[in-house]
Amino acid sequence: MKTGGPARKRMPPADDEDAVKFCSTCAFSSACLSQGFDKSQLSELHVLVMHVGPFAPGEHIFREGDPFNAIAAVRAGTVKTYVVDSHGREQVQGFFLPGEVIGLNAIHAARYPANAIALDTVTLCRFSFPQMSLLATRLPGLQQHLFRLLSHDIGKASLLAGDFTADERMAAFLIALSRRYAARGYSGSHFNLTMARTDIANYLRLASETVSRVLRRFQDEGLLCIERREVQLLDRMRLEQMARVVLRD
Amino acid sequence: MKTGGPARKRMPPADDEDAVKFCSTCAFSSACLSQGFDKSQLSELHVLVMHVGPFAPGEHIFREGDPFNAIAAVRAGTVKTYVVDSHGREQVQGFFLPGEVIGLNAIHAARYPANAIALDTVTLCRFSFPQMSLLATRLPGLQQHLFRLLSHDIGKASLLAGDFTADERMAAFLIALSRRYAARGYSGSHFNLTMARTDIANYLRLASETVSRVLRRFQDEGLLCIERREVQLLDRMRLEQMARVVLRD
DNA sequence: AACGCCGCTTGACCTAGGTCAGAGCCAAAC
DNA sequence: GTTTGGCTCTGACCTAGGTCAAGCGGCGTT
Repeated sequence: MKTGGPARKRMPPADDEDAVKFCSTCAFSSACLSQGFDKSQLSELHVLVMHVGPFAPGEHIFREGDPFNAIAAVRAGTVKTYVVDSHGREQVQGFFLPGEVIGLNAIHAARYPANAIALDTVTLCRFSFPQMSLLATRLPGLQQHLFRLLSHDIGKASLLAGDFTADERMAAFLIALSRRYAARGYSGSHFNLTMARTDIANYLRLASETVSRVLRRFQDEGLLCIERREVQLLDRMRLEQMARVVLRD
Repeated sequence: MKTGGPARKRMPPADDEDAVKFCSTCAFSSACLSQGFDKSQLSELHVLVMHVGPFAPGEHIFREGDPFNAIAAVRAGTVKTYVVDSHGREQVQGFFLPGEVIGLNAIHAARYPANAIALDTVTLCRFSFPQMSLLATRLPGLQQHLFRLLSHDIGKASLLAGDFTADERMAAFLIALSRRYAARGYSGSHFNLTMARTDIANYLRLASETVSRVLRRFQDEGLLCIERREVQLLDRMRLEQMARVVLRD
């Protein structure tokens, strides 16, 4: 465990006008929009949003055990969540890209059950959860959206669960990442890994040496091209094929 | 994959009076009660409940891909949920004891993402989800309860996720089972496994042979006494100790 | 430019647990 | 009772991936 990283810097709180404008690009709201929210409903949502960050790489966003009061949508950057087991080893629980929501698993115990750390420069939209659920009683669409969001994450967790081979896990990881980037309008075939090999290893429950070896072999077999953290998927079909067992689709 | 099992038999639908009385023991309602619901609110909840079953052992409750419209609380018996991977191997996702809620991960896609099967004679309380979430807009306590329930299940899924040894997994499984039985008023130290060894193996991502061997060794070491499916935990302390890494407490 | 650090790679070896095969054993059916 | 059939157990072997140890290289620092 490294100590805290660079000191936390926050942007000056934007005034409400700004918040609404600024946030109109934020994924959570846009998801709500696409759920058929009208403008006035959306602005109700916006008054309880707060922009936080930027967080510098290595800076913690919250820590295990912190009291929970807000969920957050990633606006920019990548967030890693992890816990440290009793042997001092890091178990990575997930990576969150722009548009994805952190903290949903904290509602239950009213405490964050894991640490969240910025992998690069991260900015967030923070939603007060008490206010949000209050608002959800008046906006059934919002309630619905929250239920779906939560339900979705239950299934997502079992991606890691099965007993899959290293190849299957790695392929699934890359394909999932690719799809998530593509869904946000980035290239799905050529992107940068924002996380270290060891992070990937801890996430996939492999040794970092295995991650290296598998990536090497994938490259030798012409499935992809990887240099440092820059990946290019060359044979998407075969990767999808390998990932199918894990992703179930 | 076996074919359907014995034909599905249902109890004649109970009239509303009955339902309220009958269901007052059901875990979901009692959880709501303990959330500070008053009698009249509870009865609102009860009108949208439907008792189903009994399901005979081996009978399916729902199947992967079935359209989702209701969550269900187990009243009696044990339910196993599982999927079948492309190699035809069964991946057990969970076991649900009386008082536990099935189907929460189906909200997202509006379809059940797994099969659910009765391991012994099972009865359920079925809650129409659309009606329930509608009601939740008027009863903030219910909404809160649902959020918590969903949030809880997100974390639960990662019990399997870590890279743990067979011993740790097995110990964690037994301790978790013990706690869940104890929480329902049954003995936490002496209970019956309602599932086969192969089910446990598929759940813990081990081979059934490994499950056998580990249980054998646990018995030899005086940790427990197991005969057929009857377990008695003898050295709870050491089991808890082994399980700690997995259960994180 | 030289240094040092950290993340990454590669090779050699080892072990936890999977796989295969066969045998016991309880329970329901005949 | 005998049979049948599904679980369960046990032993012998094997392999995927972890561990250990040692180089390598890019990058920021001085």
